[in-house]
Amino acid sequence: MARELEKVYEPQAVEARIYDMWQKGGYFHAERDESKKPFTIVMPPPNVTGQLHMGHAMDATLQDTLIRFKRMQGYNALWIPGVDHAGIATQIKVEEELRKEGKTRYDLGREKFLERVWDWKQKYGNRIVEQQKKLGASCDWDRARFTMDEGCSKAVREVFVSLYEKGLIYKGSRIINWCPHCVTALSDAEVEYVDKPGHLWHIRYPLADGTGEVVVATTRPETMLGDSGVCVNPNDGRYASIVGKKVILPLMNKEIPVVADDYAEMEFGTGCVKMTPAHDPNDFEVGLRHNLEVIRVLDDNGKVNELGGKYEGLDRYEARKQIVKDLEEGGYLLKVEDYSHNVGTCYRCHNDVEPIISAQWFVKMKPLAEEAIRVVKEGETRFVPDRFSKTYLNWMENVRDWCISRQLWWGHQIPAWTCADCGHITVSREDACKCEKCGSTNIERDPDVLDTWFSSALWPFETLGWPDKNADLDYFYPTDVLVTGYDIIFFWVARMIFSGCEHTGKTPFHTVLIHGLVRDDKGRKMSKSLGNGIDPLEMIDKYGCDALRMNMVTGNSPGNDMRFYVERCEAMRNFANKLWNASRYVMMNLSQDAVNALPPMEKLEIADKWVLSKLNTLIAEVTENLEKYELGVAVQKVYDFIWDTYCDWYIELTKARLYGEDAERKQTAIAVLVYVLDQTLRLLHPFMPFITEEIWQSLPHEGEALIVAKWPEYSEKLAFQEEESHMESVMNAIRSIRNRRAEMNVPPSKKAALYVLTSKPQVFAEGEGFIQRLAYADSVTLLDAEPENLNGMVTCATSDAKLYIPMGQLVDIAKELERITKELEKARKNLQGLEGKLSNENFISRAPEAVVNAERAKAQKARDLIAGLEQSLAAMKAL
RNA sequence: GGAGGCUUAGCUCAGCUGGUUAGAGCGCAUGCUUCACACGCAUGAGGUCACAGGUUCGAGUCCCGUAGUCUCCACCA
Repeated sequence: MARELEKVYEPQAVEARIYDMWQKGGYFHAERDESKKPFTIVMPPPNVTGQLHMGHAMDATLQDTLIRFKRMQGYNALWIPGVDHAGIATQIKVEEELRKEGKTRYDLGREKFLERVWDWKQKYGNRIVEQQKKLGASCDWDRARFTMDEGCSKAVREVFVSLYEKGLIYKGSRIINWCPHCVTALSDAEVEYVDKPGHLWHIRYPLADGTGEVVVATTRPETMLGDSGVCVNPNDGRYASIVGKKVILPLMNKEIPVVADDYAEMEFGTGCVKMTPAHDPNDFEVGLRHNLEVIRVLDDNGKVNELGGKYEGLDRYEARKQIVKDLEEGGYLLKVEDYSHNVGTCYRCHNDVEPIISAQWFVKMKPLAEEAIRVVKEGETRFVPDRFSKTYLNWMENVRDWCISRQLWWGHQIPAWTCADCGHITVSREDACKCEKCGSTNIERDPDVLDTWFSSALWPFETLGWPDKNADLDYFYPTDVLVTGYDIIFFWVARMIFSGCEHTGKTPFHTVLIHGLVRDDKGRKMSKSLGNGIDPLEMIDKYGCDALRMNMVTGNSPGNDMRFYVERCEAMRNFANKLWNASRYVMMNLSQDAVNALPPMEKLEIADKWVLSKLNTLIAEVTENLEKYELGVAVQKVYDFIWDTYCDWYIELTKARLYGEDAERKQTAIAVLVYVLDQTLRLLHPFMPFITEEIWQSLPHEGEALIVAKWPEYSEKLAFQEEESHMESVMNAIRSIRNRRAEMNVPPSKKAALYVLTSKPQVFAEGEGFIQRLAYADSVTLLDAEPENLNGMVTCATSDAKLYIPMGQLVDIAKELERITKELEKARKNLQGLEGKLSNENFISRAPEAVVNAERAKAQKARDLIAGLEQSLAAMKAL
């Protein structure tokens, strides 16, 4: 081989070139092909505003690993990428930019503002895509989509209208979660509850007839401005006499009724609750039952409105202060308690969310949930790990109507037009120009846009051309696996499932592979505010993409969080380097005309058969692990095979042949080295795509690229059980000798003779060269019997051999005796356990035969070992 | 209030359908200018698998309980 390879692998030099090669080769692109089975993944679209973080790196690594595996297996693998318009997040970014110019979105007006956002998207929308490429993502970029592109917009419109027509979308006034900072409604899923210390204010509400008072408690005193009643439990004797009477609302000086409703719990506080139907969901319900007035006292920005009397214009928190002060001065404040409670906050800006009555659009969830529950219950869609199906079902079974309208400008505008003349709402697939009821042209489009997740929910089928009937959709849909973090099961996965069921009649994927969060080294969430985030791109620069990817999958199991350790990137970089050098070694020994093919069976030697057999097992196991989404287990096995089996043993075992005289034996060894390396590169490729491709390209190979090379398959012909066990016998002897020498501090340069007494002389005869080379023996002699003189002799025993090394002065007989005695004890204890098991009738009769036989074999080995040790001990003692 | 996870070597974690001498990475100790690699090689120390029961011939693995810890959902004014 012509190429001189660097001693140290430099990923930076390789990755861009290889990625480019893949793209030029068109390997990421999938076209319909009825002769192949499709395997489809849709990528969770990152936000246009996004900057690649560890979560993306995790997500992308898992998906890319699966898609590469399937591609090599011969599937028509399609990974559809795309970007999400991310309503609130993007709008906020652009508004921030405007603020620097001293402007607000209102200064520009809707149209100009949207132009501005599109410009922004044009400018930054590609950044995250470029970053994903650095991760080695083998997505079909030709099919990249944007949630606001023409096709997606059409899909969204179709879904909205058809749900409306089915009566599954409606507009209504309800208590919704309102973010005064983002100035929009939010869905229940978008509210994060945080435990915050607060107070419980106890307030006196005097009876209007002057006969007394009731005391109510609240955590939000400012809402009292909108109180329209007081509620007590109908069974509460304390208050029976005042039900139906009126109380005077302090500060507002108005009379409000006392009503009886089960909602009030007798045991809590005074048993008396103030009712603010416009600002509390429970109060709203009670209000409906008792016909209480709904008085909304906060405006969209969280300020007290004109119904709040003298507090008008105050921000909700200033109003709270002022009201508490006034209550105190007026003698209405009975007491203040410290009280910790859960406060809803906006998942985008983290400001407190205000429950507010507001006219919004909703999706009626109950009918849609039914099928979404069925497909998971019946296993048509399976969560990995399974426990997340419980999370999902629990949510779906208790789901409430989904508030989908947002008071933003950036997003899919709701296709509904309200008639100014008759009030009718026209909902239409085409832009309406007149009222469908009265024909008036005096209609106005609803200014609101849809929740971003409304369009994400359609992702698996809108990206394949839905709602248009087309062959791609038929072929690639339903998709196969969805990979995402557990944090967006409700936001996204649940909604995709019911949307898929409803609009395509099929659940959108058969498997949902859930991963955890990437945390920092102390187990904290990575966040901007903590400043503890680690930039994946920085890791790639420093250690290479392959190392980062390995970090994401090794030692990690589905659904569990992981801590990110830079040290592990380093370890994986070292692994890449190890592989690099092993390959370099193989290539240095290649002749010009080398081909990648297994030599004829009869030329294979024991070490070759051993490694091929090990490889064979590896192939079977890794394939199975990957099929079962056990990526962490799979990669660990490949790692161990490469480092331990291939590098530490097989390469060493072949050195004698490579540096020896026999050209034919040398060629066989090289051929096997190349073959095994090639197969191993294939197994590793889904995890470490760059270095494997780079090496593979330098090896003799058939086909254009490793990325599209065939996935290895188990072969009965390459299962050499006997050779495997023979090789292990020799290896055990080598390990044992090394151990003894290390204990005695004998340097490798000091060679020694070796005498072997074994029940398998032919095995050790065959392994003589290995023992010489790897156990520092300058000669190996097979014995028929125990040596006569053990003076100056070190012994070690394995289950099928006793090894004697003359070490002369270095040997301390007393110490040797002690060591052998100890080993003997250990072996006897081991045997005792085994014999106990084997003498157990129940074990023999009930355990599977294979298990029993394995135990018998173990016991036999233990007996052999003990016999050997006993002999040695006796001989030593005789000295 | 409901649901779920985690508890395995000094640290961070694997361990699939019960049968291994319980593993890896990092760390630690000792030795090594061994002709691919010190981002390395060899050897080693270190674990009553949280605790207490049960099922089983056999439990780190399955079941019940306890403790600690984390998360999600719901929510009490």
